[in-house]
Amino acid sequence: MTGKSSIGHQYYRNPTKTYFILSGGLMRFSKMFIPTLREAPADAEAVSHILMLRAGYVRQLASGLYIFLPLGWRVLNKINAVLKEEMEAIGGQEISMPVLHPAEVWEQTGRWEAIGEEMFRLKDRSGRDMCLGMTHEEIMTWLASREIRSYRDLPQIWYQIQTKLRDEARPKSGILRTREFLMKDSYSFDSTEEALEKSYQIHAEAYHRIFGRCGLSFMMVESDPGMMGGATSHEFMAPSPAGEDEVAICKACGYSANVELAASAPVKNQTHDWAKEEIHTPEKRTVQEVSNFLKLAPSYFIKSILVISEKGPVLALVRGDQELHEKKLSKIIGPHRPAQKTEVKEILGVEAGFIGPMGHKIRIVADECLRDVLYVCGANKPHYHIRGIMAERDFSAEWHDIHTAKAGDICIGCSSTLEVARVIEIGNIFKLGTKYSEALKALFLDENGQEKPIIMGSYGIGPARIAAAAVEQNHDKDGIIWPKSISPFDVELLPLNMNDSKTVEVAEDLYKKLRGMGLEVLMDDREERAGVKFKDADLIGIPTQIILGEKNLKEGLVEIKDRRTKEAVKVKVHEVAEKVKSL
RNA sequence: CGGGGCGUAGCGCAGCCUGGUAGCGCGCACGGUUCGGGACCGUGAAGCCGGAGGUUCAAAUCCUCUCGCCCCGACCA
Repeated sequence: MTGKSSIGHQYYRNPTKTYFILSGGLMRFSKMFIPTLREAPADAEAVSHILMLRAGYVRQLASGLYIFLPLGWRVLNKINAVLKEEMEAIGGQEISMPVLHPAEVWEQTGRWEAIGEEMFRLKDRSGRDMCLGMTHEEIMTWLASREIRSYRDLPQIWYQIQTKLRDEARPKSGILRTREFLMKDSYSFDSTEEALEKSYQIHAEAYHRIFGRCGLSFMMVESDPGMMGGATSHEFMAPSPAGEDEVAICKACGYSANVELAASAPVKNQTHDWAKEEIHTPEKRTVQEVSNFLKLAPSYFIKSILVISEKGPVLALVRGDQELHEKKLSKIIGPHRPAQKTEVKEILGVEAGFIGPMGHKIRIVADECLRDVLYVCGANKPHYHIRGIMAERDFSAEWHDIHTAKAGDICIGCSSTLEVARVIEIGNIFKLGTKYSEALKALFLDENGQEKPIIMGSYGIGPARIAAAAVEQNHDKDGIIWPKSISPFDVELLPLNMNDSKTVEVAEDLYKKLRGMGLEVLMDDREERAGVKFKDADLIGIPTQIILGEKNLKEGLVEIKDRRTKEAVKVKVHEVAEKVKSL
């Protein structure tokens, strides 16, 4: 902080050693900028958002843009320190890349075109197209293309902790989804598939250690590689109601996947020996309406949904109790949109609500589960449904998994019941393969003198999301309860009465002593009433509080209180250091 | 981008329907009394009522446009 101290010099010479700057600087509450709020700002909804605002960790500048105040920044630096340690442990080398990128590099991989409004674009003074980096595959690969020449140069793992910019369609939930955010992104460069597999594995293991050390409850799940390209990818998910994703989990066999691609089978229907017959169903259009009318569970119905793809109309069929999964369908028929009511009438000759799969000339894609037993579906004429429809006899289709996995479905691996949980995505790992290296000509010569594209992986972690997830998973009605590893301070000292000379004397003494032990101590030396100090301490959430009260001090005692359990033990003043060390 | 909601003092809100001197709680400043779970009394500072235009003798209030923020959805490399 003060440039003249040796700590300051260390910081400027070696920015990665954040530890030194963290342990220096101000630790007195009266001097620190910790603007706590008694009431939550009205536009905060997520628990982590409310608490981080109230406890003085962050402030919002504009939609999706946040300022990290001293406490918030300390937390991020704690998280970053863990990230760096674990990345270095697997051979990652930290570098720093520009946020401002020339368009050409992105044009070469096709993403300049492929990515839409989510990329911030601008021109420099000479009219050259530029963009703000939303990720760094292109630039990392560009670097590799110029510098890597031989298999002897591989493998490499390069990483950075850098600002990313994305013009999000909808920033939300405080620091969970922002337009500018810090990201640890690493990239592996290998000469063989086996080597990539190893890079991928050590990243997965490092990620487990990172999230574990940060005190999170989390899981690794299969994910959809999406437009990153490549075949394999996993996401690291922290369960929380504030999350935006859902994962399907099988507790029996361990299967877990984002619902975007999770496979599941519905609970089987009972067999009925229905004869095929038309049933009058006046004004009953939706599955729910017909189900109520016929007193038959929705799972015995076929839901027919007409969509318009680039190659014409497609009829998608799912079971009545299922939801069509747009992404799964997209993989089969490409981009598509729902048909309008008039289109349904034109193409199928019947109004929506009474559609059945029989007798149409258009492409039909059906969920696999519809192959069993008999079903009820629309009769292709107004106000009638048909009972006793059988797949392949009465209609044919392309069979695929196109439904959304839901809680209660059957695990296709082990037949147990699946659960679905809401989660925050805190990290992801992708096997990119050669998509970027081919596009940017990042080639190397192998042992045989053959020119080959470098095989890549990319791996991301959002430090702010770790912080938010930690708050979501660790709080109570009074405030945050930080995991020790990422708390802005190790201990908070609470000298309750700053007008009592004994209290101040002991507090100053303990403050020096604990700091001397290498602990980061926040001392609430404000001339505030005890109640205010207690409330703020609980809000801010430092895991250990040391309470110095006048009465206890007369007997030579102070209290050491656990923020999580609220349990306090009285300890002799001279035993405090020992006791705190053992926590 | 579609749907919904909200912009009034630093924060939380009332006032708007039915136009007529801008209010309450907390916070903040000063003085006093208090002092182990967000104290009490007194005094005080603080507002382009998001912005622009219009209607009117008169607009926080009515009308039009616009900007911003939040929530749901779509999107999410």
